[in-house]
Amino acid sequence: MHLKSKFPAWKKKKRKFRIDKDGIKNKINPVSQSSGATQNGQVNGVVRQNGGQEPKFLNVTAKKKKRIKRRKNKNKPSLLQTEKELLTSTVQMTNGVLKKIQTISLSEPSSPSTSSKPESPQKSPLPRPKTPTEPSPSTSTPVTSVASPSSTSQNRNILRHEPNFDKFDRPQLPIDVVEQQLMYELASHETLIIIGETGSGKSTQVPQLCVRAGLADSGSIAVTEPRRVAAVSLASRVAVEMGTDVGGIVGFHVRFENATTHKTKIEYMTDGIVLRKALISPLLENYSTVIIDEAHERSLHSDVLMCILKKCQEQRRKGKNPLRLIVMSATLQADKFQSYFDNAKVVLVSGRTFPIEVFHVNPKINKSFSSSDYVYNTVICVKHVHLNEPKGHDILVFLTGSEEIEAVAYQLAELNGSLPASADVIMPVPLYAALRPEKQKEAFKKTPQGARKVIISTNIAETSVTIPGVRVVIDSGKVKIKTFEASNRIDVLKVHNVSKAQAKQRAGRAGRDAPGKCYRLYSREDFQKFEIDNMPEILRCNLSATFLELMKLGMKNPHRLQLIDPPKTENIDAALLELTSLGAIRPLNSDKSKFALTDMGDVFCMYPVSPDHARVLFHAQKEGCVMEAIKIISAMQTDALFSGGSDSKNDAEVERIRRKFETREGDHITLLKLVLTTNLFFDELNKKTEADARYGKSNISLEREYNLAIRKFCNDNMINEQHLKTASMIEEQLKQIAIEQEVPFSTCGNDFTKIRKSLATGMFLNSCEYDRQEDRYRLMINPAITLKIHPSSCLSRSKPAYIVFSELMKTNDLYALQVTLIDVDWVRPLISEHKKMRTNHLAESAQRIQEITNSAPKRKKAKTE
DNA sequence: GAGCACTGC
Repeated sequence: MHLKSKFPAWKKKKRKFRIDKDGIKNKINPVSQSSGATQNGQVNGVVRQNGGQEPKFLNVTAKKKKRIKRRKNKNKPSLLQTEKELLTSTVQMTNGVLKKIQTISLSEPSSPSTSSKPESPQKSPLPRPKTPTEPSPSTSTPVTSVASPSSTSQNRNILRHEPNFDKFDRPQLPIDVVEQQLMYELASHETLIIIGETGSGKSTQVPQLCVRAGLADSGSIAVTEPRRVAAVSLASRVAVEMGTDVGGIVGFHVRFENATTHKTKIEYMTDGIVLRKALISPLLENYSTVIIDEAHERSLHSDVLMCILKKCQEQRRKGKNPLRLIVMSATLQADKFQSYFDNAKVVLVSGRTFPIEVFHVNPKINKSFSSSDYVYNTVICVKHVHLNEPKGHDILVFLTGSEEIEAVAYQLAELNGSLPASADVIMPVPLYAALRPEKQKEAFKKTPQGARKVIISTNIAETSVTIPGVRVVIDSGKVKIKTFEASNRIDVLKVHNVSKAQAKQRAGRAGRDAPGKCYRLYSREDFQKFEIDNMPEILRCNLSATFLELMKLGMKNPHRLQLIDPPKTENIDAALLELTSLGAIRPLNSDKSKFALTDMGDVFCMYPVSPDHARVLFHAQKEGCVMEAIKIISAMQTDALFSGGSDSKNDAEVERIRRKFETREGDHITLLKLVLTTNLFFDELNKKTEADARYGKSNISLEREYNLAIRKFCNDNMINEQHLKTASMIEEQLKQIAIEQEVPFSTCGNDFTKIRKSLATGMFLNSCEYDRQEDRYRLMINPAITLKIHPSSCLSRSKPAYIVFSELMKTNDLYALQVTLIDVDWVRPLISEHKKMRTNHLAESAQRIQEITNSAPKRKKAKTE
């Protein structure tokens, strides 16, 4: 079997959000549509009115135009009418309170590259690590040199993740103040909770303190991060501080990239990786200390990890190698963590951000603002800020989704026509995950002279990326959140109010470089009504995959799991029913409230996919279409492979390209066709590149041509390059696991029935029957639920009698995403079996709820399995 | 006729 990656390591692209200091272009962002306005606003110096102008729709597709127009009409009165009102009512608007964030008595916090501060006086009894005096080899030259395809990726990774500053000269950090106390506490407590705001230096310094406290002598220090970028960048930062290379004493391990060696003492990892490691070695004996960073984010993985580690600590206490646990969090909900970890010691570290002035907009007082339309309010507020704040202060706006963002971007670009001649040009820059990477990069480019950048973003800019130069934040107070309706197995995507912590986080984005301002498009009274913290992910997601992993770790009764926020009983039961129906677990005969993993469930655990997807892979083995199933399942793990390059194409073209891969059988087979076409393309390209290399073409031009060819292919076929790459790497990962599981690589050729049968068997809970009268589909396991095929599906028009889908999403309607045509006979027996199981299950859950209610006062005593 | 954000051996 040929298993070479379609994306060899030497062809890996640079990380998405690396800010390239040399890549400054003074060209105005084409998306902003403001180049015309620049001329009119600056060169002519004439203030244009909207009235006589035809609205400009550059780079906006016809559909978007319609939507934007609709939105525009809704947003009356017009901007021009309200402008004066807004300006005269500024005092009313700024009825917020100046919020002083503690400033540490330090010189201006500077980025390491510009810092000239001498090293802080040594207070620690232990020596500080040496300061490297040599600039790192990669700093002056970004990675442009090309290794041969056969060279290992390890070296390149190290180079790639070297930070771009000349030499290490760490500025003083707030955490230095409590260094001695921390050293003492580390030595005397098994579990430690460190509360520190952004900029305290805890993520980089605490692991080093652990090493200096001798904790690394009995095993490595694991640091878990919720995001891959964080793990990678923290590792390279700490490596520099310790005067070593990434992969030496300091390393990182994220999915697809492991930069650790036997020498590694500090390992930055994503929390998911640590969970996976725990599945293989439940006591995590390689680690003396586990540090959970960003615990306040309450990601599913970190919550589960805390639960596992607590158990692990108990077990290892008995042996000679106790496990030390450090939980690091930003919010002041310390007591919650403290009581969870049996009254663990809490150390507070002050943060270091610049002061941020917070203003609340009150539509009741200020009539310029709409009481409900936050999109309209955003435009009004940007205009106000633009006319009143000093030039050069960029604005970051938080909205909920791409449609709103594009609408505001359009309106802001149009606003340029009505600005006074003296004003700078507003340069709107949309930013959301579904945007193509090239477009995303616009947000990080330097703002041109005579313009003000307004980045209009989803919550991607809240934690995942940091944009330099932002001095003003405008917070709509809204966020789109996906919750899981366990009773019906539906994902619900809805706009919610942000939490107080989230509002604070958003405001903080204005104070990264200098003192900032935050305008909140909601009143103080509304703010007081917001939740304190974000809802933990574990309370709003499908628990089946998590439970399967925990069962692998030996958990038998999920109802007795000691999680920091236990999920609702019905959510737990729904996950147990799902796993039972999929054949992954079975109730124990001795005690029906306990479950055990089946052999099939044990296999499911090995694959990093959801249990139903794992079941598809499992059945593909019986059907003889393992290769195809792996390709489809891998493609299904990324969102929207078809999402690239649509901006420059018109609707007809988009439609034509989509049709090219469409099949009668549905979206999964469409995905397969796409992947197969891609494979062919890469085979050809690799052959050509190898041939070119033999004829002595330089590596640099080889790489350039290679990347150009990929880009063209993706653009021509409307494929998202990044997602394609991810899918390809997941494919390799799944193949590797299949090899380890000794699964024979069967293929079904053009017999797509086999693959459809596997999909139906794996995801039978998602099968539907068409109801001609209602013109909707009925979910076969629960016919009361009716739904539509999402318009993005190639079956949305043909409406076959029976289908199976990947995901059910409730937005404005209930939509089935990724749909395949099936034969009802494939799923009918499975469904009747499931119904029987559900009846029994319901009876049992009712009984269990009764038991819990009866024993409510004693419940605290209940121990974990 | 429509699209929050992350993430996993």
